[in-house]
Amino acid sequence: MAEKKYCIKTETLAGFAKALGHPARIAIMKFLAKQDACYFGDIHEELPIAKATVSQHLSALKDAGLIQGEIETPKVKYCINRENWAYAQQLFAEFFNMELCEKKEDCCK
Amino acid sequence: MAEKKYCIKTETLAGFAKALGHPARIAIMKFLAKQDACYFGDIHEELPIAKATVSQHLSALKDAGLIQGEIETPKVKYCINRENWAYAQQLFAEFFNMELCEKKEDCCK
DNA sequence: ATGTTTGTTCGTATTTTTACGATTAATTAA
DNA sequence: TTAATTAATCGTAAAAATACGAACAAACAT
Repeated sequence: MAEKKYCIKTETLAGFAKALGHPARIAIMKFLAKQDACYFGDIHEELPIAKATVSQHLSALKDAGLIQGEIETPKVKYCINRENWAYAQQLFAEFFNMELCEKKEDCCK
Repeated sequence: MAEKKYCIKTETLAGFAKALGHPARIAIMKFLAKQDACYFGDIHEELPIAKATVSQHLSALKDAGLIQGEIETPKVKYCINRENWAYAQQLFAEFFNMELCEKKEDCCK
């Protein structure tokens, strides 16, 4: 399934954007960015949502490649996947730095 | 409704990310960025989806503040909302440029 | 063996998203 | 007035996202 109707870069960027398209997931990324140790419990404490829901959001971020987890019994440690983070950073930078059409004001109001 | 559980910047960034979280909407933004004239019909031609669906995606981008439309009878002209575009650009830049925890390698594998 | 801690998965409900064809509205052309 | 063009909206269906409590699994401690 998932016949690609759009170019791969577009699909990839949209995938990253989608993964970041929920405040809980943005909050998780911000939290992970500033932590050395980043256990599930700490993340859960930061967020106003149930454990199961935190787990789901972590899965979404993991599926998107933005984070990775490691079991450190009895805890689970999460952190940013720096390689994919850098790639996402680059895709967003390219996207937002593409030059807009010559006219320097909005072409419509 | 919509009691805010997260800080406003986080909510705003997530909102922009969500709006960009579909390949059709990324494609629309890319298309608008390089066009002077950007009519609904042209956008529709670019995309492999039905008119009604294009309209929905345009509404989503408009609701997020990323684009704006103007009627130019009998057509409708769309373009990027440069002010909000710049703001989104800034929020994403801040987000991706936040420094990660000291360790230069991933803290887990 | 039992219990404790930690976090995932299951089951489920609700809401939102995505998509389409058909209808409608607004304007211009004949 | 009627027809044509353009695009939004309506109605609907199917899929995905969001959220929660309960049950479960894995490892360690008692």
